[in-house]
Amino acid sequence: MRRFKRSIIDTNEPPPLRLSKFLPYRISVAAESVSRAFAARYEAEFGLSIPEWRVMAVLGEGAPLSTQAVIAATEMDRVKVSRAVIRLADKELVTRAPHPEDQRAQVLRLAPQGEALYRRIVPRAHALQAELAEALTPEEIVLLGGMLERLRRRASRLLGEDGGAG
Amino acid sequence: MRRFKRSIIDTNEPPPLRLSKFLPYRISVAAESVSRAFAARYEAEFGLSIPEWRVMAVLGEGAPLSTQAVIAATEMDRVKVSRAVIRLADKELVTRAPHPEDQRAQVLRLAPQGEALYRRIVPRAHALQAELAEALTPEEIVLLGGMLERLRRRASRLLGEDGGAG
DNA sequence: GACGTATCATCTCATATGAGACGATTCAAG
DNA sequence: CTTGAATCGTCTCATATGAGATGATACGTC
Repeated sequence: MRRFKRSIIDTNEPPPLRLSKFLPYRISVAAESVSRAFAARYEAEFGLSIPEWRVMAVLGEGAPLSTQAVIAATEMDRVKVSRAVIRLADKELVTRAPHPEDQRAQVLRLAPQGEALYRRIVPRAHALQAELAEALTPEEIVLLGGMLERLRRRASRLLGEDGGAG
Repeated sequence: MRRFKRSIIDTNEPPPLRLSKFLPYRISVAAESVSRAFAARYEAEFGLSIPEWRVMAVLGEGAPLSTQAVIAATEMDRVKVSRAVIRLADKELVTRAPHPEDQRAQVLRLAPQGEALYRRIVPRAHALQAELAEALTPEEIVLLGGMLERLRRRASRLLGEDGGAG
């Protein structure tokens, strides 16, 4: 039997894995807590789900957007966006118009009521974010933003590498 | 009319809100990307969902645990844990025994097949985490862990403050 | 001991999610 | 123009989720 350099690797025991220290777990738990808190506020104060709020947010930035642009800007899939837009249209917060250059597509924009609600939400959203951000220093916030973006890209690459083409 | 230092605040327009810069949004998007990537791997390579993997992970740390201990250790709700345990028991990866001091409760531990699978998963999980962590420096990883924990606590407080008692 | 309340894991049910199907429309190639 | 593949937003359907109900058990008070 060949002899290798003695090391912990030689034993049958795997190196320990503490779930509580595991990065994907920690990100998921933190994100879920934050989403829960914000979802509860948006629902209680404005009657909006998070997907609905995201659509409002990107349309509130000013320019009318195609559904595809909203999908890209909110990082949500087309079904989620479709359903959020349907609900927002039912509430008369968003209008859907035919796209002038493509009859399959739509142009979305905030309806007057939507603009009014948007103006009410924005300061509240800023305040809530500020409350959350009290957990961090301003430098940490900047650093966190960069890290999250890098993690997102790396994770997308990881996903794409294996069974990507289902 | 009193005159304030001229600033954008004086106008009727709310301060702009860019969704893409919004902290809760960025955390959510990053976490979703990471979860998706890891869920795909666990499913493809081991046939486990993330809730199932989490239960395996905490039981694999060694000691048998009550269901309540698993709920606490995995930060999942009791329904999610219950279902994950049922599936793991069906696959004969986990055993359920009556709790010696409380007939309502159970003691969970890895079955022999579960231990074998656990030993296969651990190095893979470490490798996947390492691949993800390549997006960050070692110092950033430590800092990120602390920030996520502080955000989680702050978010829990935010949630508890309003409609907490539903 | 008997009773009422609390907690255990599970079940029920209403909602959320997303992969794939779908009809409508666009575009590329002849 | 005609044809066929691609893309639009929505619908369908199977699965995931979690609040509340449920039956079993435990505990505190009498």
